[in-house]
Amino acid sequence: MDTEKAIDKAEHNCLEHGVKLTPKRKSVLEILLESKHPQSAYEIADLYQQKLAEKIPAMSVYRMLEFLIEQGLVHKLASTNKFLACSHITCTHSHKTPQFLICDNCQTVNEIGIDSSLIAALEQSISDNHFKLSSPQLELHGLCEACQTN
Amino acid sequence: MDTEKAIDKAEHNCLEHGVKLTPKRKSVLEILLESKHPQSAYEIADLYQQKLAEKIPAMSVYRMLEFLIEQGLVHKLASTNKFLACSHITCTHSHKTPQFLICDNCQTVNEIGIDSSLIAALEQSISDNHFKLSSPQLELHGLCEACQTN
DNA sequence: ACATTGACGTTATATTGTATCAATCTTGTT
DNA sequence: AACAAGATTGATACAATATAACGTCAATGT
Ligand SMILES: [Zn+2]
Ligand SMILES: [Zn+2]
Ligand SMILES: [Zn+2]
Ligand SMILES: [Zn+2]
Repeated sequence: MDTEKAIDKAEHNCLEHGVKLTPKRKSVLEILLESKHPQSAYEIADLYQQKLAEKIPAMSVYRMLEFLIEQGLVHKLASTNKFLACSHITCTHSHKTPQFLICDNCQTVNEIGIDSSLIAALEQSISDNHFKLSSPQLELHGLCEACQTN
Repeated sequence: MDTEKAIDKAEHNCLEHGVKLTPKRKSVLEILLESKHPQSAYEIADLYQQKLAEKIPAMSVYRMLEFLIEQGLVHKLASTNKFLACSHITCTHSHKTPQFLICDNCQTVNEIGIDSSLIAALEQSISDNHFKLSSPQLELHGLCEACQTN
């Protein structure tokens, strides 16, 4: 993933939506874009301090994450309480409901687009239960290709 | 759900597996069986104290929950950090991978069995990504039937 | 009887997240 | 420039969730 390109896209996106990608927000996004794995809010605060030689309160990190999540630039993994940059920032296609394959061995996450017909079937099955889905973010745990062979 | 029946089944199940459903573990399970909503570990500790007029350390609650989860009697909702009794303790059929419909308004949870062909398709789509699923517990958030009408 | 194991208590600590109020920076308007 | 209004961030405190480390006791099997 090209960090610079993603940042450009993010800035453009924020401009369109009339919100501001401040320097600190941008730094937090950069940190996540450059991270191989999802990071906790406090880990992000540490990385921020390492990268910018400037302390940042955890509270602020949470607020910036909240902003980035609202803009669809970052996702939160509820099952691990960690955050990661959206893999599709630079894509042109509209962002579907995200599905994550989380490797429990090496922590890498693959944000995939599950077949939309499959999601539709899933939603159908759910509406058969008279339930109204808000946003079906799926977090699936297992082993990635590399970790299966070991 | 018939609590007594579920407890009987749980005891039988533990006997079969050569593990012990101690009185405290049983009480924790009872508390969850009688709860309308998922409960956090600390909430369970409070309920335990109310019900049995005896304090119990949160640490112990976590250990008992761990045991009950291992035995498939209790599930943990990763997205809310709460615990609930399995809805299928009294069922004879084998327990499939659990899928939860979580109402974000009233907190009730419906543990459904999603169509197995759908799960198979999901697993296929995932293995196409060279990923090996461990246990695809799905937690889906939205509104239950009652809360949709309000 | 003895060693081993499991269950539970106790205490401390780590991790994750929120509430509140103050300070500062932008922005638009006068 | 001066000001008001709002957004952003800092600072502090605290709540909620979870784990680590170590001790006690009872059950179990030899
Ligand atoms: Zn995404
Ligand atoms: Zn892996
Ligand atoms: Zn279940
Ligand atoms: Zn509801």
